[in-house]
Amino acid sequence: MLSERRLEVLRAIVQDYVGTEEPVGSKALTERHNLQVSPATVRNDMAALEDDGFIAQPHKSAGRVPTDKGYRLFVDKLAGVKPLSSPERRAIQNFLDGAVDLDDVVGRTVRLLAQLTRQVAVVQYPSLTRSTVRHVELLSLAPARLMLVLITDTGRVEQRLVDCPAPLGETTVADLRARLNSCVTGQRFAEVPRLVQDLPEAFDAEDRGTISLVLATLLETLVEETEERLIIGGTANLTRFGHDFPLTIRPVLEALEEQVVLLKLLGEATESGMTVRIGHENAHEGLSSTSVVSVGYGSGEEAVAKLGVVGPTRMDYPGTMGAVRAVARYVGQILAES
Amino acid sequence: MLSERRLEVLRAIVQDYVGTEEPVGSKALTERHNLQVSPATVRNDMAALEDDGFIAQPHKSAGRVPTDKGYRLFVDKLAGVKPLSSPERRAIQNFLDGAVDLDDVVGRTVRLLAQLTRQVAVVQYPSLTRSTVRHVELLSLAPARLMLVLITDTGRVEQRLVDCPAPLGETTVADLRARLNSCVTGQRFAEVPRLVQDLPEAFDAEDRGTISLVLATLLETLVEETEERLIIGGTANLTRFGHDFPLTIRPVLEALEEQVVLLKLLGEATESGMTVRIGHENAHEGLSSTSVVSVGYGSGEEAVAKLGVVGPTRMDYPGTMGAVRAVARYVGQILAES
DNA sequence: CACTGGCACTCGTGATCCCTGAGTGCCAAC
DNA sequence: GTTGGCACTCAGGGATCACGAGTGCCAGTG
Repeated sequence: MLSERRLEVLRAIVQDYVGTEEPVGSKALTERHNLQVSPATVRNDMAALEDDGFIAQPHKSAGRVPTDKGYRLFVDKLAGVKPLSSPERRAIQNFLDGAVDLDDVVGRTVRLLAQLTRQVAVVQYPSLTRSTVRHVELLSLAPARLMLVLITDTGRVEQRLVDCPAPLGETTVADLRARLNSCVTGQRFAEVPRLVQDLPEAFDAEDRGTISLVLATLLETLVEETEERLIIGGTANLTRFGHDFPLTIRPVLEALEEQVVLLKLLGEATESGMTVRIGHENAHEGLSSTSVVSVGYGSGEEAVAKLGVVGPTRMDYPGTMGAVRAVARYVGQILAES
Repeated sequence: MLSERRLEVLRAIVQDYVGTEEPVGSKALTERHNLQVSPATVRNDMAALEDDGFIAQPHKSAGRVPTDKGYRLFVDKLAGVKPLSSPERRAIQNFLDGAVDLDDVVGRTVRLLAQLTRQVAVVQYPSLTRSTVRHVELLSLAPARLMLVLITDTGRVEQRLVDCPAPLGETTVADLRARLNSCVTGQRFAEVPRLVQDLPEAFDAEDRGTISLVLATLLETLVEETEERLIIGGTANLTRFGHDFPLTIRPVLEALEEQVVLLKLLGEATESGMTVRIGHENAHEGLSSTSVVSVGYGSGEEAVAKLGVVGPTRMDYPGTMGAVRAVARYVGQILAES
């Protein structure tokens, strides 16, 4: 078991390294943090921490650097989440309040997050999985051509054209529209398949084929739109990485272009609360020297999507976590209001 | 006036430099291209080219490098557009044919372009300015609440909610829908304001206020959607730039994040034909060491939007131009079909 | 007059060497 | 368990040097 002071030493190492970007030695530690012991003692502690794999030295005869495992311990046990200052909070709110529609909210969020953390920000569009149906509209564009419009509680609108095998009468369309709305409005997407299952039976046999097609299209829309979109921003912040650019930055940029990778990254985050994935904990190897801080956000109780930032493992975890959490909260508020 | 051979020398310098990324000297030139003259002669030509500002030497006692002005001359007078090989063409077509909707077309295009040119690709969504109206739909969600749906010939769908000051009867809505469609279907967006101007007069005085509101919303939608969106891809290719990373790459990444800058960049491109902006010809200073190759694309005769790539001034212009042109053509075809 | 070969000069690049200093590990003493 | 002392290790930063690609100029040739 690690003694109290050793943990303190680890914390000091992480803080210094994050600040200076340079390996930190025993002497500097005792000076900058007022540990009440001599450098020699700290050296002993460091040797122990190194044995346990929390820190490492890049070269023999250099200072120590935290390992992924060290950061892990730091995040789990040693660091809290640093709340934002109230001017910062106000700035966030003002900035987000200016948004005019969903696209704008997401766009502003990603810029805000990138600016606040000075890292790469990733924001997932509110997913439809947990959303509810606000309204379904059905209308005839031509005798055998229907348009299906789906409006969600997050303000998203999706539409599909349906080419019918046989034309439906206006009254049938109106009837279907009414029945559809009465059974799915306000319901979760996940519930919809079950709810509409028996609908065709209420209609004449001749229309059932067409109606089934309409319903199939609706379900398809729900599924397709569950494929989540996301946007990223602040890639210019990657240039603040290290000095050994090309090799560090390239795989990260490549990973960021793969939406699939990013979605998986955010998807791995636990349901509630903030998730921090450090270095090699990220499945994707291009991101093995980066950390991902992510959290769910949503308009109500439950998260409808995730957002987060990607940065070097050597990042200011408390500050980053604070910013991510705060932004997620405000976005949730905005979504709830609109 | 530059003699024939001097132009030939400039062409050789550009080609070699693009290939090797290293300043090119007189001896290497005579060897690799079979100019039928001695190095000394080439040196004289180079001195002349340098006097005229087409090439420069990074340091005294180093080879020559083309200047922006040199690339300009190369592009204008010395280089053609290199057509793609037919396997490449087939690959493009196959890849784009797989697209399922507009978002997918644009997404695939940007990936394709990035991969083909190994540079950063920028694709603008088809703008509505030159688009035509395919259909307008109007429907009552609630007594005093209408939904307006606009479908464009590029496959984009936009919708707006309209909260009416006074409810409209169903027949009035149907009538308005019919009149609207008969006067705007197939028309250019730009024409719409003029065409709908007199519509309210056909209705009862009591409904005119509401109808004007509906029309105003329609016009607003047209205007708003004229604000063009775009997406970029292939930023990882920036890492192939130079060896002096941070300073080169950072301003470019920053510029790429500013949609406004990019839109202006593409917007500057001339109406028809391909535009190449080299180095300092780009207004934005972050892009002063990059070149932008852009071209319009569209479903019909006229361009509805632009696409292009951003890369180092030291790029393979003929190849890049060929790829950009080819992709634009195929995207145009796809849009026309759908 | 255009081209060529020769030649002296420039200067960036990379290799080698050395020194300095921060940092370590170990040990004996408190 | 903590501390001071000490020998050892190396990465990084100059300084020096030789190399060689490349240039400009000039005198000679067709």
